Amino acid sequence: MQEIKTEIFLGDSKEVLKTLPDNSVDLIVTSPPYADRRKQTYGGINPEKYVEWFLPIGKELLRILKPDGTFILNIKEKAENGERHTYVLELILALRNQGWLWTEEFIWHKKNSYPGKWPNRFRDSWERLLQFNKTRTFNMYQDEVKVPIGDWANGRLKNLSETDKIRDNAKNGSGFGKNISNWLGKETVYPNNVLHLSTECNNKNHSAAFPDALPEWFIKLFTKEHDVVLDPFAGSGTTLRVAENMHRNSIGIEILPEYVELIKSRIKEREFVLFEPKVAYERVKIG
Amino acid sequence: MQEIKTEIFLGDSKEVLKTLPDNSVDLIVTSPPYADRRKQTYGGINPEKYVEWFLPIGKELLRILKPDGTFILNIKEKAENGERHTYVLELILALRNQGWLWTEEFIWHKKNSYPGKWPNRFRDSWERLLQFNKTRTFNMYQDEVKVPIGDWANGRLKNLSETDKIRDNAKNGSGFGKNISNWLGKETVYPNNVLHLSTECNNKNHSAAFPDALPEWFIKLFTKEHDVVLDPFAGSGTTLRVAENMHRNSIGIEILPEYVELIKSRIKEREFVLFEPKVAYERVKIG
DNA sequence: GTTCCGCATGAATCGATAG
DNA sequence: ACTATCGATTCATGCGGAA
Repeated sequence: MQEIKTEIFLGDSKEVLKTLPDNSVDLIVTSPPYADRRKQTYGGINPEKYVEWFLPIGKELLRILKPDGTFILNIKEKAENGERHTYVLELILALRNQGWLWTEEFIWHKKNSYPGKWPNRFRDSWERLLQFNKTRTFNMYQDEVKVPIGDWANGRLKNLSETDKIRDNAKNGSGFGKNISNWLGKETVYPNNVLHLSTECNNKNHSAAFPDALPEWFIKLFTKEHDVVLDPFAGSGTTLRVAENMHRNSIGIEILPEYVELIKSRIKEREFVLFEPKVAYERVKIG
Repeated sequence: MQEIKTEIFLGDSKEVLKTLPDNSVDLIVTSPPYADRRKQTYGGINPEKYVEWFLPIGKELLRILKPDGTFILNIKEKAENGERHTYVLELILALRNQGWLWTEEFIWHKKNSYPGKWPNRFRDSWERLLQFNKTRTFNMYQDEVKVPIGDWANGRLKNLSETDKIRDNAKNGSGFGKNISNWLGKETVYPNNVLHLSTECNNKNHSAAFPDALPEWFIKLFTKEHDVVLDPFAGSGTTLRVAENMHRNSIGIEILPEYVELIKSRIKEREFVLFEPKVAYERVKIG
């Protein structure tokens, strides 16, 4: 089995990215620090300056990504003074202007969202998962993320309706039943663009940027084994760890030394484990 | 009991709205024609011209809405040639520029989204429910939309039709008179900003833009009895019918004569029913 | 009255084909 | 080349008739 490499760089993404070669990454999955004018430390980017702050990074990512690669950006605008900020909308427009294609917007529905109560709004239970691409012909391995078919299929799908079978022949609609074999014994279907996942706190010290299942889903969907996954805001290293488990090479960049040390120690631990008997990689179904 | 009035105007919203008085409406809930959709009926609006087309209407809506009222806009951008269009993002920015506050974005998760398969994307299963306000001190009756705690409670709207059997048949529509005994003794919680519900598939003539539960939820949340609800793109009249059932006054505008006739005939039918013994209006909590 | 089951039909999107 | 139209693909639901 070929070796899998996990790299972690300490430093500012804007600078470190410049050292990476053109067209070398298959997938970028990241959750950058959200804008918040109050925090002046990590994560404290002024909302008004957010687009300006991100664009140099976007430019480097565009250079580094392979033409058939994908960039997934997890982000959600804060509410401030009773309004939703518009910097995410502006960021989308600006990235398009930079040459990115805004291919899709997935919704991450957080089942257990942050608690709280306000007179003018309910709890925010979703985040944007923006998909950007360099070209229109990117890799997408849809079969890798198929999900079990809904209960409605039990018994009902066994005998397809006659009208569905002739829907195409009679030209009275859209050709359901053109390829009946697709439906016989069907147990899985393709998912849609809404992801239901719970947030998880797998680290007592650091709140995870996102649950394992999130990068896992996109890594399955947009890469194959031995491809290269990049997270320019690695944080506690969720994306890198998941990528490694899935036999993808990965590169992380993180500005905080303590996170980098955490990730490095885990990589070492991992290399030690490599001498032990291999555990077969097991594909996990995500709801 | 005070009389409830339901009005429907035939004509172009941009013009008809001018005849309505300032600060007279408590809630606007509408689903305007999407760009390039419903070409057969509405002719379709060019995506490039969408913002330009909508802004004059937005201006009138801003004038007509009460200072403590709310405007809910149901919309979703289309995908074309491998990319999501940006006109909805631009519309949000333009409406803010016009004086609207972009207070919140709810997600409508459509469980039964349109089928189809493409090499570059999955099925689109969500739409935007954009909330705009005139001021930061709008009315919001959060207790009215509390849901019982449980597996389907988390921000999830129970499909009204599930309880059709228990529904009071004398009332045509939105699930009032529904048996809520199974809610007794259950603890209730506030919902969040993700709404789960299916589109209603009609086997019959007229399809509704959105299911009854959608306007119902917002009417409960943002109005009280005898308030005024406006739908400037009334279509088959879902919003008006639901508003009427909930004892709210309502105003609709629709450009297609056949829809206006349909709505008018239903209003007449309704007035006839008024002579029959009144059934007490029963507030129903919808999950 | 229930429950079961057949069936029509969607705010879709892309690629091929035709003008 | 560029635009309009058409064909192919696909899933979940409520309705209504049957058991």
